[in-house]
Formats: sequence, C-alpha cells, structure tokens
Amino acid sequence: MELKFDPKDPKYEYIQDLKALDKALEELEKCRAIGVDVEATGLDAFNDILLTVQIGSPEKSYIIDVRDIDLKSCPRYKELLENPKVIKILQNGKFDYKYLKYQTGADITNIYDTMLAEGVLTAGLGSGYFSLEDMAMRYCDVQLNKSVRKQFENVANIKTKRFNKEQLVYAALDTLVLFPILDEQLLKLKKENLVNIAKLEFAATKVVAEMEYRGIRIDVEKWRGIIEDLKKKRDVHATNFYDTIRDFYQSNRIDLFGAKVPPININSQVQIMDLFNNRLHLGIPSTGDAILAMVQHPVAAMLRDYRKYEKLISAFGESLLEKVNKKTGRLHPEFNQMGAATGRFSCENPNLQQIPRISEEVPFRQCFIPAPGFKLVTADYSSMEMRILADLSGDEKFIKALKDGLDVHSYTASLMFGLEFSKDFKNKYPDKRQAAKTINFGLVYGMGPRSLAAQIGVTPEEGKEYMDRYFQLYPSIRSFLNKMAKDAVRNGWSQTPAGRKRWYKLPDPDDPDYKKKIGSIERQAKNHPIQGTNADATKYALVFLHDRVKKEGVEGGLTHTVHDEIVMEIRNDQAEDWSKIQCEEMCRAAELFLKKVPVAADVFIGDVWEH
DNA sequence: AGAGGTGGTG
DNA sequence: CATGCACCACCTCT
Repeated sequence: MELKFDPKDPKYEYIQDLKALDKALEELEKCRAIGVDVEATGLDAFNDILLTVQIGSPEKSYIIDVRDIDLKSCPRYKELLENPKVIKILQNGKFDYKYLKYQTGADITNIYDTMLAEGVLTAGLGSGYFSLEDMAMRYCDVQLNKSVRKQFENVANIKTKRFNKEQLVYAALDTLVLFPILDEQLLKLKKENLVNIAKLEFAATKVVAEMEYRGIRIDVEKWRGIIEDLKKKRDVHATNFYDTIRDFYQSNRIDLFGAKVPPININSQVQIMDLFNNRLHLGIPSTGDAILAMVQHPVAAMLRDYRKYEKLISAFGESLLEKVNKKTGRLHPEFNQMGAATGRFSCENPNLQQIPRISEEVPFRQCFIPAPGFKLVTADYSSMEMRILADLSGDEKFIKALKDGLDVHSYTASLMFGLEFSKDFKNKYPDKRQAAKTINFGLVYGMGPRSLAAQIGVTPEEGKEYMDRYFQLYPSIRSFLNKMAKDAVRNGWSQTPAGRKRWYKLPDPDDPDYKKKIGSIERQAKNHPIQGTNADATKYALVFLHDRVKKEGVEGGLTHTVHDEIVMEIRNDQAEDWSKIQCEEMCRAAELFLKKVPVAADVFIGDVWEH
C-alpha cells in the first residue's frame, strides 16, 4: 500500500502556543476527515491528566500540548471537533471522547472508529479488542512502538517536562496510520455488506461514551448495610461447616488467642473435593451447586448456604464500591460494544449486567439511584427473544399467539399437553408452563433432548418426545433453526436481519473433535440471529433515545443498558412524559426488524433501579 | 500470569 | 463423539 507519510520520519508539528494552533486548525479545517488521538497519564478521564491532543490530516499530525494551551478557551478547536460534516477517525473513540469532553470541553461528532470497524469485520474470531499496533502492522506494515506509550504515563514533573522526539513520532503516527487503516477497512466493509452495521456501531459509540461519562449514583451506606448483613449470615454458616467437619481432620489447631483455626480453606475446590470424597466418601464429581443439592450429607447444605452469601459478598461487596469515581462520586462502568460475538454489549468495572435481581434479602438494585431532582426511568422489552424467534421463523401459530397478546409459554404448554388455554393458565398449570418455557428458551440456545430432559426432570426418552411434539406444533421454527445451522457450517458465518455477521472457525475434517465442534457452531448459529437481533434493536434504541433527549430538550440521559433493558436518568418533572417516549423509541428500534409480530416494552419510573 | 471452577446476569 | 447461548468477577492453584 502507498502511504501518504513516512513511518520512519512522519511529518508532525508540536503545538505549544495559540498562534501555531490557529495555523494548524486552518489546515485541518480543509480536511473531510481528520485523525484524532490523545495521550494521557492514565485511563481515567476524570482523574488522570490529559497531556496531548493529536489531530491529523492524512499527511501530517498536529500535536497539541494541552499543558501549554487551554483548549477550553479555543472555540475554533471545539467547532472543528463538533462539526458533523468532518469525519473524526479514532481508535477506541469513546476513550478519547471522555477525555476531550471533560478536559477540553469538546463533544466529538461523526466518529469512524477503527477498533469497532475491525470488530464488526471479525466478530466471533477475535476478542473484540484490537490494538492499533496490531492493525497498523497488519494493514500498512507500520510498527508502532508500544513502549513509548508508557513514557507518557510516568512523566515526572508533569507540568514542565517536554516530550522527546521518540514520543512525538509515536504520537504523530497514532493519527497518521488511522487513514490507511480506514481505507482498507472500508473496502472490506463494503465487500461484506457490513457498512450499515458499522454505521450503527459508530453512531452508538458517541452515545455509549456519553452513557459511561454520566455513569450512575450508588447509595453507598445502603450497599454497605446489605453487605454487613450478608457477612453475618455467611459467618454463621461457615462456623457450622467448620464445626461439623473438624472431626475428620487430625489437627485441631488453636491460634495464639485460643480461637479454633479452620481445618481447611472452605473456598478451595480441591480441599472440598478431598473432604467429600476421601473423608466423607460421598463420591461427588464436582462441587457445583447442582451436585451439592443432591448430596444427602448435612455438610453439603452448610456449604451451599455459605456459598450463597460468600458469592454475593466477594463479587458485589466492597470491591464494587472501590469503583466509585473520586471526582464524580458515581460509578462509570465501561460498555464494550463488541463485547459479545453476537453483537451484545459486555460491561465491566463494575459489570452492572450481573448485579443480582432484586429480592428481600439482597436488594442490591435498589442501591442504584438518580441524582437529586431526577428519576430513574427503566424500560425493558417484553419477551423479546420469543418475538424475534416468531418473526424470523415466520411460524404462524407462534405469531398469532403474540398478536393475540397471549403468554407464549402458557400457550405453548396448552398445545403441547392438550390443555385448554385460559387467562389463568399460569396459575392452574405452573409446572406445565415452566416445562414449555424451558423448551422455548432452550431452543433458542440449540438445546438437545438430553439436557432438556435433565432440566424439566423427565427421562431422556420423554425429553425427545417433548421436542418432537414442540416441533410438530411449530414446524417453521424447526426449519428456521436448521437452516441457520446449515448455512453457518456452509458459509463459515451467520447473520442477523440487520446484517450483523458472526464468523466461525470451521474445524479441519481430520480434527478428532470435528463433530463436537460442528455441533457447537450449529448451536451458536441458531442463537446468533436471535440474540444478535435483540442487540441490534437495543443499539438502535440507544441512538434514538440519545437523539430524542436533545430534540425534546429533556434534562438527563442514559445511565446503562442490560441487553433488553435501558435505564435513563431524567429530571423529576419530565420523567412521566419521557417514560412514554422511551417506550416508543425502543419499540420503533425493534420494529425496524420485527414486521410480523407486535413489539412491547414495559417501563418503570422510580427513585431506584428496579423493574 | 493464566487456567479452571463456580456462580451472578440476560 | 458430544450434546443450551452470551458474558464478567472472584477464588484457588500451578
């Protein structure tokens, strides 16, 4: 590839005064697209220090030292970055977005994100994270020197120390390589018909950046109260456990203060296996909860009780509170747009998508609260995956049930077990409904008769019978799922109606695990269009909602999303009206793909996160 | 440092 | 032959 810069000696300008900045901006304003990158002392846009902002044309990079120049008092800079007509090319743009918003006062628009583009082009094959170093090497044979980035992190005398040539070259290349990478990616995106999905991801990345920036408030005292309560309960179960097993161990050690020392580490899977198999002779294959539930010995129950509390304390305890940002006093979880191969978001630091559902004992979700004067508006799609399955398979019975507003699990059960359908089916035949629900969901995951039988507690033969009966009821569902599986194995990829692709590493025919691997791909491919369409709809909804907030002049914004649920923080007096708009926009997004079945979303307005 | 086990969510 | 999808956090053990 012909590069417009020399990787050994790139053209750049180190900008340290307003006059030079003005001249640079004049050049940059002529560009249709500019490359943007920042260097900072760390990853936290609120607490770490922004050092440089690099803005580049395809040929030249301008490195603005923000210790010398206050970009907040430079409207021309802000106008450039906020100009919707200029494409801003970034690598993992939401990282830079937050720095630029907080420390330079600019909200970038019209982002092309090289990392997201790569994610869209290789979904299912990689981790979802692609470093600029890898891409620069792969696409344009340019070696970026990673170790130089470290130098930015430990700048002693941060106020005064100037950058060396090596650092400046590195900073310059970071914007220059973006252009050839974009050129190559664009060819591939067009070839794979992924332009629309890439556009969706690019539109979403600004929205996600704003969502991360806003974050969410947490009631720390209430959270601590729950944890303390859980710790007390956990300790009771731990003591019971230790007292019961102590006789099976030789040493009854006493510590310096006369307290009994636990004979084993209760958290050690290895030591628990030793206890159950070598000392209690119970012969368990693993220590998972499903196994322990079947073990008659009282120690098993004690361990299960202990684990229930220990899990909550370790995963959601003090460690989550440590993530409260010092500057904002709020949690700012990170949402990875390509976190799942299906197109779903993943979430980390902390993962708000795995906070336990609300219960008497563990009301964790009630600790998530809006700012004073605001409400949390929580809306989730109703039976979204069932609706998608109905729509994509085109199954007439299933579609009619949804059109008639029936509970699909009850309806399925009534057909499968020859029972009369009624409004109170759920109460009359809860077991039958649960069995049908297991099948409905299991199929979306490509489940087989054996695990179905295990789940609903019948023999494998009966499990097979249930599945046969189910598919006789809904013949189009069987043919749809089979087609998805077959196409994926033939093509090496599967696709959602929105055009999102997921690739598969097809095994070598000589692979000893060939059938196992093909089976796995088939199950993933059956699930992909369903889970993926849900993700596509939610992403469109996020973009719609963000635009609508601006259009309506509503004060507030997005706080987080959990796959089929979107939570927003909206000013008290506007929350009621907004809740209707939020449902409307979510439905409008889903209706882009679902034409045969109605879409519905339920909404809640509250002073806590609940639904 | 990374793998494996366990368990929380949709 | 094996046989339910998609994640992340925490723990122990190597």
